[in-house]
Amino acid sequence: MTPSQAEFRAWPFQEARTIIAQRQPAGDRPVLFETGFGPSGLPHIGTFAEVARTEWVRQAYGYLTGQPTRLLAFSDDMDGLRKVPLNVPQPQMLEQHLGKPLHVVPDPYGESTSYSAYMNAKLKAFLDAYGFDYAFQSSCAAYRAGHFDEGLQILLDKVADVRAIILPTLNESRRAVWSPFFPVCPDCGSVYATRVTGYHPERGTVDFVCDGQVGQVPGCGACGELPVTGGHVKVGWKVDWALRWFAYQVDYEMYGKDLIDSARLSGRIVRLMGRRPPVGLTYELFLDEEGRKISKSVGRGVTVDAWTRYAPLASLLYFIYQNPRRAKRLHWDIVPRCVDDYLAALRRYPEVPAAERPEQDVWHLFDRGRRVPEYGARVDFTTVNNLIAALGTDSERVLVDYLERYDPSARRYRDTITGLVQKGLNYYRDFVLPGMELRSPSSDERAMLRDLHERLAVADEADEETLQAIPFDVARAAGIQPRALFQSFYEVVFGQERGPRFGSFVRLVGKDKMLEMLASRLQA
RNA sequence: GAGCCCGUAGCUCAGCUGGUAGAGCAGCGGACUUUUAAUCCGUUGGUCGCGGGUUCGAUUCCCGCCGGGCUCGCCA
Repeated sequence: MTPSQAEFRAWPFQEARTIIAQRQPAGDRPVLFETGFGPSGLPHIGTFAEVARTEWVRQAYGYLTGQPTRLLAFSDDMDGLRKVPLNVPQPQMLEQHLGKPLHVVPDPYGESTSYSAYMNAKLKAFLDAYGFDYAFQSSCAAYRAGHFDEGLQILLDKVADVRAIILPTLNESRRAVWSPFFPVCPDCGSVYATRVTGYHPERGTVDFVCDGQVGQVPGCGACGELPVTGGHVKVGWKVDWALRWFAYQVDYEMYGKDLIDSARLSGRIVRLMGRRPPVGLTYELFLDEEGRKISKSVGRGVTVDAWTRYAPLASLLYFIYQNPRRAKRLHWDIVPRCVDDYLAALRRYPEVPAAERPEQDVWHLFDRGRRVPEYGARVDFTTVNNLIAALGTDSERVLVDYLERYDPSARRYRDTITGLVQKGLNYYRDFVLPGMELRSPSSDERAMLRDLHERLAVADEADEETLQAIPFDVARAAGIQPRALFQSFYEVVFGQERGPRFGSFVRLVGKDKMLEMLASRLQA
């Protein structure tokens, strides 16, 4: 490590240095970065953020040490469906599957083989869209493949100690019956209607009875003895976390501040099992407009789908990168500004001396600086959105042309510019256009617009000055202030108070198009 | 009760390892245009929550307090 690398202050480097200090990885196996996902509901920005941020730490770690690393995205699809989320279809159908592991609950969207498969696919689609290099691991598959067998036997051997750690944190009423093990009922498939009635460490099994109830779904009454290994039994939340840390020897995992207590307990359990917990970063949660935690099951806040529909994906990553330890409210207002900040960062990047680039946000976002897009145009997202509103046009081509006249250097970054225009248009079409009311012209206005139409029809469309003079001639002829004419014109034709310069707009869209627009409004 | 975060210009927020504060929007003034602009220039405005400490010097570090918010304490 060079001295300059030791001084990098960007947070992924700070995390990486903590790993070096606390875990002292020898490099004899890939250093493992884990991120956990609960497929009990639709992934939200926090879910994506966790993977993205973990990936950035991993990249920084690899940069500092040159050691092999691995990112494991773990999905707990053995978790049971405890309640039906408010924001997914077919609640009645799901109601019947309460208590079963998510990987056997049907997909309410009818697109995937199971509930969790659908949720997992959403997560993977996002990660793949950005080219994240990760290994996906389903919990169910891990249990069945025996990844956890060694740890499960240890937990069974030390079940009294595990209970001693967890019981004080539980409600008095649950302490007597609580077990770290959740048998999957071989008859009805429920994980939450069962309870353990006896432990047999010497045989590696537990006794169980399926006599509980989840929602309106009762247990089937089955009972018997099951091996704790091989996926017949899962372990409960905090124990499960510890089990993963143990089995995979996780070196690094971040989590939201809501899981601080859980992480502490899981840390005690993994130590009990004989290994050290990973280095962890607790990040602040993303909040909705009202400052409340964003929820998987209720669906508040700006969704990832919405962000990427109305703004570039990279701008979302840019937002996610910022200050993980700081709570951020997520509402639409911040998005355009975030895009502009992102563009500004791209613009600055080439000026930054090579040695200092790892301190730049975009260095982390784009493959350790290897794929940072070039962007040198003045055009920013605010400009684009203002222009869309001003021109009131739905045409991508017209907008791009206009922007390239406004800033000729924009031609060199046409892909980026086009992207901005497309996202801005999505927003315009979805939110501005439907609510826009074109006012019908009054009789006076009708006369002026007709006059405008007539004069324009005979004008030379190649001369912008001539075109620009027309509305003033109309105003003069009608004996009113040009300002009043323009206001009427914009309100009636564009549905807004202000608009583009008349002459240049006609030059751009063409005289015929303008005549057509006027004619159609004259009929209103 | 415990933990985390925040408290900087009217609003939304930046301020990285300490050297008397910045942006965007809003406001005000001006330019340009045949008094329409997505334009450009200029400009007003802050005891950096309060009180201590460290320091030659703190918005920036430490302690305490006040105020606001969230999370956990039901379950995984």
